Amino acid sequence: MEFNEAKAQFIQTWGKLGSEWGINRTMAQVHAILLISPKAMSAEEIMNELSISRGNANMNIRDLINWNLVHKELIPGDRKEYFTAEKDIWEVARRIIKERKKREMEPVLKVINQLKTIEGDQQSAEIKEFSSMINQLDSFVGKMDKSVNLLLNENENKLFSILFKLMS
Amino acid sequence: MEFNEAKAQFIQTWGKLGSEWGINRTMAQVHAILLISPKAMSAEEIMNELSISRGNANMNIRDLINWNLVHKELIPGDRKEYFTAEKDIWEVARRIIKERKKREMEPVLKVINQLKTIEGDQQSAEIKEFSSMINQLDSFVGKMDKSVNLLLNENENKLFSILFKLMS
DNA sequence: ATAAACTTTCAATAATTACTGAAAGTTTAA
DNA sequence: TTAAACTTTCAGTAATTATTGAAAGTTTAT
Repeated sequence: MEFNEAKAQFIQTWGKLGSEWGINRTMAQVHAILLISPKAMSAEEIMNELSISRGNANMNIRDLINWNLVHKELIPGDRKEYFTAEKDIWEVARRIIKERKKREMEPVLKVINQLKTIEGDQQSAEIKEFSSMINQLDSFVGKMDKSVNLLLNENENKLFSILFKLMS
Repeated sequence: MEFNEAKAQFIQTWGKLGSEWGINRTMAQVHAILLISPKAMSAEEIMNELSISRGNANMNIRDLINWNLVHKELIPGDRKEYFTAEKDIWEVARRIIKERKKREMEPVLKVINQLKTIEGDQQSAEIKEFSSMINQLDSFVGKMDKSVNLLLNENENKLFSILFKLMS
């Protein structure tokens, strides 16, 4: 396969994967081109590469920076801003997990905790079923939370080394 | 908190979480009410509970069945179809992971494999960077794939037991 | 100060995704 | 068979989400 075709397909695939996971397709595509770019890129270059507007490029780059996947790079003597992506794929995964945990898991944990005590006839089938599900979720999300903390903790690579041993 | 308020909040939260992960909000809400329902529910009951149309209820129930999270239950002497959700939350998680792996991970693996060999000057910075990223991804996705297989394999609960030991 | 070079914002618009409801399809009972 | 009871489909519409592009904002050099 030719390089340009491969590149287009990579950007396409990364964008599709992103959108399947609730991430703006264009943001994922911007991430893709930065992941494979050997040098920092300007907003201009990104716009041209993906045929998107300046505003769109700007917002998606900002989002990627907020996700801590991309950072600004200033080239001395140049007024433009350049951008580069974190290239270590395990680090990329770690940062995405960290961000999603913060944005999504923590709010859910809070709600589940609120829902653990409800008023009413504790013998009614509805309340029994509800409480049982909430308790299961509480335990499940709590365990997930601990696993993810382990995974995210820089000093703690026990989990990884154990996983790797498991994986032949 | 009163039961009805708690229930509404649970449905709301589950729906929001779903939509953040690229799953139709209504499908997640239908799932939520089935998760906490002590008895199988008809399409009629689901429509009323969520104030959605018959068509919408039907399609989202069908999707949940395709995800293997819900199944039909026939009550003898009744022509209506009733639906129940899998109630074991670890089993729910396992089925979601299995389905997403099949739908999303496998196609990505296929593309990555295609992109491993590209034509052109292998010394150019662009091609070197591209190949390096593809190789990283290949290794990463491969390991993920193995981990997920381990997790999904009914007979193989080694991973879980090890994780649990790690999680105090 | 001024203006050139650049970035950010956001109202208007486009594109995508989800929903409705009525018609068509199917199953069951008599 | 017929028709009642139910389920499915899908064209039209609504709601949501993403994008554009021009104006406003900012920074830097002189």
